[in-house]
Amino acid sequence: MKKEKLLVTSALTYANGKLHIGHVAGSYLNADIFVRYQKLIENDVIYIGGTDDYGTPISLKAEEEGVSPKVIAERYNQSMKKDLEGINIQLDNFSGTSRPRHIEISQDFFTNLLEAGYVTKKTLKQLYDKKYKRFLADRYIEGICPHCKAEGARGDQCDSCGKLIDAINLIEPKSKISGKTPVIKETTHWYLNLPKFEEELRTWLSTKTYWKDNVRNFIFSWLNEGLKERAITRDLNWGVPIPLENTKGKVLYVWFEAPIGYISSTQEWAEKKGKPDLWKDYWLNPETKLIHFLGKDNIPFHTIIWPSVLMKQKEPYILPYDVPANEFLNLEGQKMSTSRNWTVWVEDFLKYFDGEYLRFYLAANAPESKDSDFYWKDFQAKINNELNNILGNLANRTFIFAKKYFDGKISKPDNLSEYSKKTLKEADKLAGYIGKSYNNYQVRKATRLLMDIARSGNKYFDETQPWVEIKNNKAKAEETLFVCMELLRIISILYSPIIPKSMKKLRKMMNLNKKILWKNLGKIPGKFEIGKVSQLFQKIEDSEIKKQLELLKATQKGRKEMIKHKEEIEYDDFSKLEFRIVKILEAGKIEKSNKLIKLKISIGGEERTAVAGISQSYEPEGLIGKKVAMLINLKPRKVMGVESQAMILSAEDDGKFAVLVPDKEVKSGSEIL
RNA sequence: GGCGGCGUAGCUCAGUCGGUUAGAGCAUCGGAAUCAUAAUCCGAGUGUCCGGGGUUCGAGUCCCUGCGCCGCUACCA
Repeated sequence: MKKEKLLVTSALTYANGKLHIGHVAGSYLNADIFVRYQKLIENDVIYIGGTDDYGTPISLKAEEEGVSPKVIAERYNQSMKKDLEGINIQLDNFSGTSRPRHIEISQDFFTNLLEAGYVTKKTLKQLYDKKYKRFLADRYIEGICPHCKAEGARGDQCDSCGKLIDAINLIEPKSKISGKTPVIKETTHWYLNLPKFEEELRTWLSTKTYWKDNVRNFIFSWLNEGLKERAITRDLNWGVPIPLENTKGKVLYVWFEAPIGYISSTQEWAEKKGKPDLWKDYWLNPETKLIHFLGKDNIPFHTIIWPSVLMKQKEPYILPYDVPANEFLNLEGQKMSTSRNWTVWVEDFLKYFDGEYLRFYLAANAPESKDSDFYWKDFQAKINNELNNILGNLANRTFIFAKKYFDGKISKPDNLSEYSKKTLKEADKLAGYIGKSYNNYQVRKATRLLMDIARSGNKYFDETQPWVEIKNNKAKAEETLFVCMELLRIISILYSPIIPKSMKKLRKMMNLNKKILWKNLGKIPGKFEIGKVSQLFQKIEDSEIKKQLELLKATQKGRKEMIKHKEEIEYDDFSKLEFRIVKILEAGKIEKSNKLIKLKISIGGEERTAVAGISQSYEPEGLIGKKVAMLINLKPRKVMGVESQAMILSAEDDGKFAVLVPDKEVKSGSEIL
């Protein structure tokens, strides 16, 4: 069979934190398993990754710590590299986008697109915050709508009349960061002309019928909404500077430049190997299959924008062959969140458990076609019931028996019984399915099928009863052991992409020293000789799981939230606000809205209508009759067609609302001072 | 509300092109066995395949519709 050439990548990870199980489940483990399988079948494959060093969160963190962003990026780059090694994810190269090589090639990419006429320069007027010395993104600006004169219009759109606004046309604009009036400054940005790519993209994408459904759905909904020009530069200090004269402070936008990191990381790899041009053998070779592993949030960038960028380079870069995207991994039934510390850091996991266990569990439970969950109890069950009881015990009972009665030496019998033949044949059939599963990114399935082989071994052992045969027909007992060892030998090959370290250990016990290759599956040895044996896996105690759950809860309670305070105000500012206790007379959902409730309230004798965005925490009926706190002299505003003449006061906690009610009975209309 | 996804056993899920009596693991109950990490093996199941309608000789699967849940998005004055 002809060797294939493959270039596999895992999505670049933001270098603003440590590696967690979401990264592993999303794009590292599945890529690593795929790559290891490709190596088993002797394809030429390299596996490339790295960190995305330019995210805004990184500059913010650097500011907080008073260091340069480069320090942060390099710190987490190293930390991730170490954690990946800790769970045996074997990348051929792990680079970072703030390294010089990457900067250079990103600039080339930009220049090529510009010269080919796919990048448009536009000068526009933007609002600039003098205090913070930066241009303001639309959502950081507020002002009066030039169309309907409503206050509180955002920089991009007026919520009152729904019209789109250019931020510089706002009347009396205010910066939301400093509260000051920004100045108008001219700035220049470069836009990628995506509409110009649309036809070419459609033609190319229409050949990708073999892509996963979730990926195709995503792309076509994007295409059908219509592609728009997108700015590929920003006014920032931390990023890849654009390679033009007099453009200080302009950098490439991360989504443009980050995927180029795959190329710069490959170059870095080639250089380390001492063959600086070797990268071209992959990136510029039409025979190479380029496969990007990533999470679903990254689909549009890798299937629309990135191919567009690649198409118009001077060198004939290959385009992605496949983009197997995973869905998300949740933790204990809740969405993971690094800011809430609701995740499991790989570094912490490795303090308590073997990395192989994480690989096994995440493989068995991978979010391939829909979101899946990491449950600690389920983790324990899978490790104990499957890895230990089924597989570990099969190896252990076979080895101990062989040691005890045969001094560890088991020869192949001259004739195998029908049952033995059938058992081996079944395993061989499963091996074929497993190979296919690996090749189709179906890690869950591969894991399940593998367990089936181990199960069949236990069944075979039980039914052939070697502990009985050893007394009256020693050869029969030896046959059983031979077949079980052969199953273990096959398993040691088949399982090596998922739990490589354990399978290596297994092979060592069996004195199997040949290189692990798929083609050796069918080569049944004439005899087995067991070396020193020990248990393959250890069980996880209830107490260990309890501890993990407690740790998880503790990080929730112990977490200190940094509250960012607003600007100090004068008493006069406060005294302008009129808060009163009002009684809710009627409440009902607003049609077509998800969060809004329409309220009829009485302030003393006066009745008004108000809109409140709290329907995720309150049923309208439950509000009727309540006396609540409201701000009543805010300028009325139409929301979803209803005029709101007061604003309810409520405390927000993680998306849930609690309305404020007085501690004692007071009459409606009472002023709050 | 718009777009997308999901709904199958107590739990986690598989179910190919529409094809017999809807499957696996875990958990539960009963049994066998004693080589083994009390591990293993056999057996027993339980199902309104979310509801309703349609297409079809035949629907978990395709179409329409209703409900529920999740993600993105708009609406939190």
